[in-house]
Amino acid sequence: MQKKINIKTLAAELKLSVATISKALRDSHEISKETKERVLAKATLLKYTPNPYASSLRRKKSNTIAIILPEVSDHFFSLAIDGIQSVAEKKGYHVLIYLSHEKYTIEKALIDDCNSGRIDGVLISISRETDDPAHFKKLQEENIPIVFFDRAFENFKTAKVVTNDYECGSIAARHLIEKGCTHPVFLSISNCLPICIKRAEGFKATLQEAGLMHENRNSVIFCTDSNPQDTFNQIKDLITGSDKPDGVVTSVERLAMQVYMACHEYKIRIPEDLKVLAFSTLETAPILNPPLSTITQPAFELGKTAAEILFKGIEKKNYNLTDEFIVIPATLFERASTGY
Amino acid sequence: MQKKINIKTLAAELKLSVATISKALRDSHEISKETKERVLAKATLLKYTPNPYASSLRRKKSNTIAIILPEVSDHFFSLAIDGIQSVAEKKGYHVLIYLSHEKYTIEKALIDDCNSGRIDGVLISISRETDDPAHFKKLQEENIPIVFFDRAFENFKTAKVVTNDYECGSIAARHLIEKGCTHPVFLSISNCLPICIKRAEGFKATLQEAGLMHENRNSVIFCTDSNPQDTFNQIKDLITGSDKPDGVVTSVERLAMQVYMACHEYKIRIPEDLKVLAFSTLETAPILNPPLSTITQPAFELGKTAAEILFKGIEKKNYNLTDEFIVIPATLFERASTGY
DNA sequence: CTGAAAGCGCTAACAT
DNA sequence: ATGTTAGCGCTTTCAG
Repeated sequence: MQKKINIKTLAAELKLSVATISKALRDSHEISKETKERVLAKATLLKYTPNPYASSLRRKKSNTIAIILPEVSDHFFSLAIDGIQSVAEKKGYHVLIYLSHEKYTIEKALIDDCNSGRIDGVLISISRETDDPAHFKKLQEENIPIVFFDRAFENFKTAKVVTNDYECGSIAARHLIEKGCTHPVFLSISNCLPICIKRAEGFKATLQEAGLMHENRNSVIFCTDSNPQDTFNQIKDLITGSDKPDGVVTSVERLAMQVYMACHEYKIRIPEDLKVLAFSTLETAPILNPPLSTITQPAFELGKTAAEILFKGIEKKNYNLTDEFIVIPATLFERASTGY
Repeated sequence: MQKKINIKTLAAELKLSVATISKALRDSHEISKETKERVLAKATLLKYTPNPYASSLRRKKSNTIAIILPEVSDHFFSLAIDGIQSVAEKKGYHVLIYLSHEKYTIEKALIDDCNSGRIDGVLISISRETDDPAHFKKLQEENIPIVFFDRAFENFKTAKVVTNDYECGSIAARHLIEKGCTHPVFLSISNCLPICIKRAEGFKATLQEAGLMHENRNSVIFCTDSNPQDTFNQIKDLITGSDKPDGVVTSVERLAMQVYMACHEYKIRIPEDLKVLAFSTLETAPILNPPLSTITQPAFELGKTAAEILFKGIEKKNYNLTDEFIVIPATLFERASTGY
């Protein structure tokens, strides 16, 4: 390996001091135009690349942010990554990606690791198990800005970019009721995840108003198994059971696919026997059999906005992230699965 | 901000030298068991977190790898990320993610940036525009291991983890022919991307054998517009044109969706009027209207394997990545879109 | 406008 | 088994 060229080499070559080189490269006002040009020319000539870690060590700033996601295969999160990247890229920041796999313990370990100075800020959608903000607190105490997007932790003060979950739950219920459902249910993936709780609450409230809350029937079903097969069986039992619903709203994309699979397998007709509505950003929704009605979140936008706010928190010192609470509404797309 | 505690603080507290602390933390054999325990205890007590950049600077090793992807919204890439993460996580490595957006210039800039010492290795699926390996060469000259997965650059010597593309192209053609197609076409997204070229070649060769290559008809169509609407129009013109095919194979997921959309819009029946087969890892394939036949790549596996090889290259010095050329076969799933 | 020097936090020779 | 010391490459006072 040939010797890596660094500031010192540049200095020697140009007969200048390292300080001058450093300043010139950072375009400091205290360096003359000519020297700057000389330095830059030599730097490109020698293909000089600054060592980011030396710089980070000295400046206590890494130009790196972390994204922590429950998973990456839900299309929502892919789009969010895209949105985040689009702004990180513009700011010249690097993006580390971590997956919690919906596990609180993993999420906690990841967040704790963010305390090392490796990153300047964190964007996170919390796991469905997370019911304790202690790890977030620790981060904040180290002055590392943190922004929640979509899945925010309720009782923790920091910037949040979310959708109108309660309202969407209500919209979902109203839509199904309008389409003739008398016993719709909401399929939740967690009993502590705010997005699920709020959507479920909006859903229930609207059912209540419509007089469709029944004594001995649950209108919210928890699909919390981590094994997909178990969840599939649960869904199968639900839609073929004696007290089967005539409509379902799935809180996440994955559940919608499982409902479709189960319906196909057990010859349950959508929308005739069962109306299906999903919180989902699935691009294939319009070409499913039948086309799937969705409540679609602006995932890219959510990620982008969250990132923009995070950078405000990183760049302006003493900027108060607590003030930011952004709601970007989702949109209902009516398709055949709820009967047009 | 309270003073960040570091090795020096620990040393002072324990009345030991910084060297001893450092060695103890790295579990060196030259430190006694008791001191190690004392150090570890104090470290957890004071919530000491080592500064990764100081360590990286000194050791010239970042414990970080980069993934460079053309995009993140194709399900294939999400799954690949998942596979890569699963091994990075186990190895205690961090993963930086970058998107080339299918642009050669962006990819080049990203790769050049990897020369800074920020990362220990690169996993990449190349953009559809990439037809020059100069940037890869530069990386390799700096001794940064690079592993291609799925989309590899043909004439560049390094480890590659790919699928049996030529064969799959052939399988695709044979499948359509068996199902009665006499004029199937292959929809490519690039005229230089090896996966496209090989799949197209396998496709054409099999058509040739079957005597289905026609003089003045193209069996390979290039959909290289970056604007989705343009691509959509191109597809629409193709399948409604005078010389319309009776079967299509799409080289990527996105094109399959557009074909479906176009068919729905123009009342072209799948599979009666047009048989559709897609290279795709779409989870919704079985529930599309009609269920989509796919050639499905083991995306997670591909990512995982590529990462494992990369770590061999990173960990064992002088390990020759050139030797690794792994082919993981894809699988044909016959569904209704090609007529069962 | 330029330079000398200290030091970010950690590691690895090289002592002891 | 523990300690001393010299950097890794860069930035930032502070002096000139």
